[in-house]
Amino acid sequence: MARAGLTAERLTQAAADLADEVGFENVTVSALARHFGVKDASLYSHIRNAHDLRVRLAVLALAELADRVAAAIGGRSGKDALVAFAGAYRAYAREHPGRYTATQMALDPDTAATSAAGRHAELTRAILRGYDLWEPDQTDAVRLLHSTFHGYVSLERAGAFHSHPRGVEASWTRVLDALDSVLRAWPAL
Amino acid sequence: MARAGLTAERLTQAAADLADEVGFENVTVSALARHFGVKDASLYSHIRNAHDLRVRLAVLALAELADRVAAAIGGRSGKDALVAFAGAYRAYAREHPGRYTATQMALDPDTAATSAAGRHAELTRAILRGYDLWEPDQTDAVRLLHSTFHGYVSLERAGAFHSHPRGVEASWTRVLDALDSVLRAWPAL
DNA sequence: TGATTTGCCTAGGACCTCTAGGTAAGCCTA
DNA sequence: TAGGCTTACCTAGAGGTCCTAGGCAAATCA
Repeated sequence: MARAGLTAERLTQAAADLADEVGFENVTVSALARHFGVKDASLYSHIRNAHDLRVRLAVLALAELADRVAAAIGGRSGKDALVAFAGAYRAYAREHPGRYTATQMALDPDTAATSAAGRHAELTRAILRGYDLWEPDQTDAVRLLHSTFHGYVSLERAGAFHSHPRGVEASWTRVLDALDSVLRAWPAL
Repeated sequence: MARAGLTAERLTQAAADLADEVGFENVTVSALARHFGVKDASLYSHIRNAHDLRVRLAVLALAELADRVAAAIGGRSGKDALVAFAGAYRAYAREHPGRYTATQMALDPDTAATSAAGRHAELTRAILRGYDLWEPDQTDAVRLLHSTFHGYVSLERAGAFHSHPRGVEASWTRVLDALDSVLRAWPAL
């Protein structure tokens, strides 16, 4: 019998692809084992349990998302950076629905600290360099931006915007305009 | 043998309470059957399957949430209405974590249309009566508000704001100030 | 009171999770 | 290259969830 050459990394990668195909909630140890042509029990020497697998997937997705966003921001600042960030964030969610769902997993504080979850706040903060904001306003603004991006993408995916004919794309542009406006006006709030 | 007197409504109610106790993802047909002291097979004369149960739970939660929000808005308008809406929304999510998670379920368009999902957009629109907004700006603003509320609550629950000492409550107040400001400035955007 | 409906039952198959313990492939050293 | 070690994958099996088919008895109605 030839070995399949499994490692935790390969399993996590395959789990991520599987999540995008069949949905995050359908990422099971059995399905993953089938994909590699091995018995499900074989996976338990690489991952602790099903939850562990999903956490690894979440950490992978968070890192990928942070990379994409970082690349999109590049040297931009101000509204350019805002639009680039938001676009990259939303594009990732669209291209990788399963991975994006994974990023919403509640991670225990330890894992969250180690993972790229912290980089997101940092990257969001980078947007604000183009605006005249200082603590604690910066943190409040970061939370507003993060909330709005996540909320919009999340509701869009849930189909919450289908009830109205107004284009989702057009609203998105206007929402970014609004956010830019509020960031510029923030000092005077 | 005395009968348990099950109905789809009682099952849905109990499922909602169960969701708040043990988390939405742990609402299973078996657990619900155990709660009523019956066999799990007995539930299938009242609900079609596990997914159907969760959909009913989602519809229940959406209706409850809409009621709470509607009551909170009352006769208010403008920023008063905004703050009341947001407060009621967030309070519901805190008091009923399982139910709130259920509201995030992807419902098929048919169910969504029948359920209270549509009332939310309506209620959000009611906030805007105090601001000088007309279509299509109204729809864009509704989407911004809904996204931000949902995103904030969702990230707060996921612990995404724990990494920074700035109080979640203080940021929330500022975020509402920012939204009020952007709604007032919208016509000039 | 007998007939019908309906609520809950048993039985059982399919799938997923996870543990314990075994075998053999691949690597290291002598 | 033969021995031994590590480790990748195995079988077996227990326990849980989902769901269907078919049966019996309680409640309801004629």
